Amino acid sequence: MAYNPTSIEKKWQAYWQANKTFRALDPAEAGDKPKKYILDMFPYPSGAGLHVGHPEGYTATDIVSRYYRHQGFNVLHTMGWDAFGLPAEQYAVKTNTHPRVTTEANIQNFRKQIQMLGLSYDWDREIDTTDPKYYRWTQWIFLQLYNSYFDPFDNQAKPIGHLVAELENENLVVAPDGSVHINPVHEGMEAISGDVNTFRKWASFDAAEQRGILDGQRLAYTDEVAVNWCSGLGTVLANEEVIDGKSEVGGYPIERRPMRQWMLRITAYSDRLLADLDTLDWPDSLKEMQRNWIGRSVGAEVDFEIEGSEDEIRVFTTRPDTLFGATYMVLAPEHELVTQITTFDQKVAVETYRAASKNKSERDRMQDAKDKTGVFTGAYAINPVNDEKLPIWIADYVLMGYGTGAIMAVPAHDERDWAFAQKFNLSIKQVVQPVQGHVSSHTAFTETGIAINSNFLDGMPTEKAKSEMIDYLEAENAGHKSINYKLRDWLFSRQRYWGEPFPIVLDNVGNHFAVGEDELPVTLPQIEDFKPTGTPEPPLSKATDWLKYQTNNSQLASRNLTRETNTMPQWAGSCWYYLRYIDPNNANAMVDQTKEKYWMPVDLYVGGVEHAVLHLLYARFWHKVLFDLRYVSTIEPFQRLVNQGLILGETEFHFFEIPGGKAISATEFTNISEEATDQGLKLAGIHKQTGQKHFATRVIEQLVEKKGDRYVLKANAEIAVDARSFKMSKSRGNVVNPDDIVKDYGADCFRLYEMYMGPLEAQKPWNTRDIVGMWRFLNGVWRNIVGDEDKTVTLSDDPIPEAIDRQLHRTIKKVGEDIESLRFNTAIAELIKLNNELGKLTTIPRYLAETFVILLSPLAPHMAEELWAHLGKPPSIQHVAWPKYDASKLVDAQIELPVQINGKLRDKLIIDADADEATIFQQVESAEKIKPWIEGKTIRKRVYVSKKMVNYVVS
RNA sequence: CCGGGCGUGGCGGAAAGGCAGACGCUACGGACUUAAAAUCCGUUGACCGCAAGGUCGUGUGGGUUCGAUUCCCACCGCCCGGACCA
Repeated sequence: MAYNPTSIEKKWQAYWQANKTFRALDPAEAGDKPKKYILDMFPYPSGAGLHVGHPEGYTATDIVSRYYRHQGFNVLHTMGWDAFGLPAEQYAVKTNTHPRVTTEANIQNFRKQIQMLGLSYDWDREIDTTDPKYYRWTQWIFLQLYNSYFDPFDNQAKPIGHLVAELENENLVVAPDGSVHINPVHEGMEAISGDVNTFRKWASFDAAEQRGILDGQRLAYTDEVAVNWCSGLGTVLANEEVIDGKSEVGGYPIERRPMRQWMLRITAYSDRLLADLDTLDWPDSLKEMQRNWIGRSVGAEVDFEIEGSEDEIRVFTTRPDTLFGATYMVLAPEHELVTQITTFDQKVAVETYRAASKNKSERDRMQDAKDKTGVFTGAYAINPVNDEKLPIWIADYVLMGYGTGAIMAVPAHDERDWAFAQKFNLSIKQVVQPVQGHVSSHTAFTETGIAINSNFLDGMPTEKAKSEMIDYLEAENAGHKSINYKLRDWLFSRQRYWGEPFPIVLDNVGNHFAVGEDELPVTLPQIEDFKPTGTPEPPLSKATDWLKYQTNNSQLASRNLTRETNTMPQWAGSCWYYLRYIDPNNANAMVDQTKEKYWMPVDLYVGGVEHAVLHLLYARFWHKVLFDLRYVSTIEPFQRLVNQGLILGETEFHFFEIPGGKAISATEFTNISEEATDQGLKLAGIHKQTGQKHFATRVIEQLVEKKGDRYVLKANAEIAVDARSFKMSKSRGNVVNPDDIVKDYGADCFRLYEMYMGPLEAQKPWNTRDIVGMWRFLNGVWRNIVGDEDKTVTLSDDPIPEAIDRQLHRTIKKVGEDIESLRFNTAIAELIKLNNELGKLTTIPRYLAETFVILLSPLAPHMAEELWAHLGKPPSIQHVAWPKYDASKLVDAQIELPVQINGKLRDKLIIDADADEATIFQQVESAEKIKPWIEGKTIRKRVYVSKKMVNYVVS
């Protein structure tokens, strides 16, 4: 009987489904079973269906999940659909189908494809972010954000009612701009700078003002902000969704414009998001990306008086120690003070420059980064440390969005300031000296060193000078220590149809109110015309009936209220889905607290690196808010995280003409000629080493010429070949469809191949040719345990022969360790080796076969089930205990010991594994092959590394 | 320009300071077959040699060590991310 994956896989997939083999037990049923929560990044179900990249991560977690089930763990392993968002809606617009319809169809298709792979999900826990039963709780979490503020005393979120209490108790006071501060006179609190007398007490505000102040403190708030408006998509986008001044989706241009938007106060969590990274078992590169994104920098804010004006310019600097070296000031063109301070003479120039930079796209600004532009305002600022007059310029190299939108320029110690000063002939004053050597006269010295020309700082190293300067500024009331972040608050509203509606209603003067939790979900209305309006007015404004808010809520009923028409961004649903898997059908809570405590945190989270700063930062933020509000029990959601590497398309051979061709590699091809193929005319080359023929997929036109109706390689054209792999893409035509592979070789073979390609984290090219290796392996396993027409296998109850028994135990150890550390390629290699040994036996001891099948089970589960049944075992193998290895059997009684002379291998001796050093040296020195190397020489040193090797140093 | 990672046969890759190239693919030789495909067995880093054996070899140059693909320094190349962030 030959191995037939198609029928086997169908049979066992049906069995698993019917018997709910992979059902995760709720804590009440689980008893004292330990848990593992193994999570995949759930897919966005696109119309294109699964590509080979999806199953890579899914297979990895599937193997781990199955392994832990064998180890006796209660495993939570689930799948769901992140189905709201821009691409679904764009596709719907393009095909003129309602997104509900296309999304349903895509989910069906994804589910079918994923189930075909036989992954061990608990399908009873499947979730869909567009299901009202799910997004009801997304809205509920939004309400928690809306009804909370960030308490500066405890550095955590609290219900907004607590804020009112703090204000009433005057622990907090309100600044003129409506911002809330710790009361400087509050006992035990450090005084903050600024004029204490400008702070006002809560009681001095009227009701409308109080409302405004509270709204300004919510974790979800509205603000008039300069947003990334994308007219191509008809929506605003988060900074994270804009790449090089274009939309990440679609690549449409972005324009900055002020709009009223919902924001989430993620910046309040900057420090905690940064600090808690240290507690996580994540790749360093990914942590670093998050650190860079949060972009914490420590420095000072300094206030500069403006000559002849009441106003001051506040700047942020990381180098307060260089304040004596400031020679001019720069404001961002959009800075609010520009109009007021510009002198009459400079007015035209300044306005012209402002208009020009406003029209410049972000992209243009970036491209002009090296070439500094700017205009003098005619005004002067006063350096607070030495009363020097500093000319105030405007320039677009200063960004309104970072720091205070204004800088003090220290050209001697900042490269941008240096370039600007050079161009506009501004003075340069050195105030830091390197500890050793001298400063170059044609570049800025940006390192730390020793302060000079800096009055009271002279002679101090940079770090000391910084803190001295901050002390001085604070004493003089001219500045203070300050920490700045690149991270901005999260722009949370979109002018789209296909997203979660906000559980918010508005009155006619723009006040917003939360709907009651009992009114959730606020369902998305079924409207025919869901297309973007092309204006900032969201499509939901066209749902006239839905728009009118009717309620029994007595507080809101009397007003004339309409629903918020913005929707939430794509990321909302994925911020908390890992919590819903724990308790997917709970109609009374987001998640039951007992279940949450049992399953959290996620033990292993696998997904693509593309979510390094978006999803993973947002989800951590929401989780921390939920933690502060006591809804979840862990400070972080994802304890261990692994990024699977991209699978690239098959290697392409590019042919180049040698003269002028840049991407030339050593020419390994001969007999290059032009040939007709099924796809058309192509260049073909014979590989010198392998003799294989390769076809070029890209050919420079100059290499071929037309002769009659044929193309021929030009006479004497010299050719070089560059072999490279590219990202799979439709346009390149190198996308591999998993369905075809599964149809030809089966799911087991497909998953083995993907896992065998190389390390999970590594980027690696697809190579269809290599699949046959795994096919041969699986057939070999089948032949060695079941047999086929050429080989009859007998099972016996004999003990396992010693040599193969030792190998079996080594394999048990290696496969287990490799799966735990996600090194599936070497785990498979180990099983291949053991199978190759099995092939030499015609009588297989039953225990050997059984153990082998269990080891194979996480990696090739369908075949393992079938073999398990063949061995006369009842189904299913999935929860059968993982074998234990016997440590005493890991090492052979006799081992082969390499012998080196001066670090070079000269012989290998068979020794007793437990022989002592002296015996071994004696053996070495009497070995025939070693004698010639040591005779007549002095042995300077003998090294024996236990059971590993011997090295003699002779001369 | 800054940050992170990587560099090993014809290819994918093994080797957590200790036998470089596990395992798989390819290629070559053989078996089976009328033949091909499939399958099975053997060989397969380069060079010298009939062989025994020897020499070289993990991007380049240096260092630490009895011993370096592995650790350190500099350089070259590739990949990923960020980038006028004061």
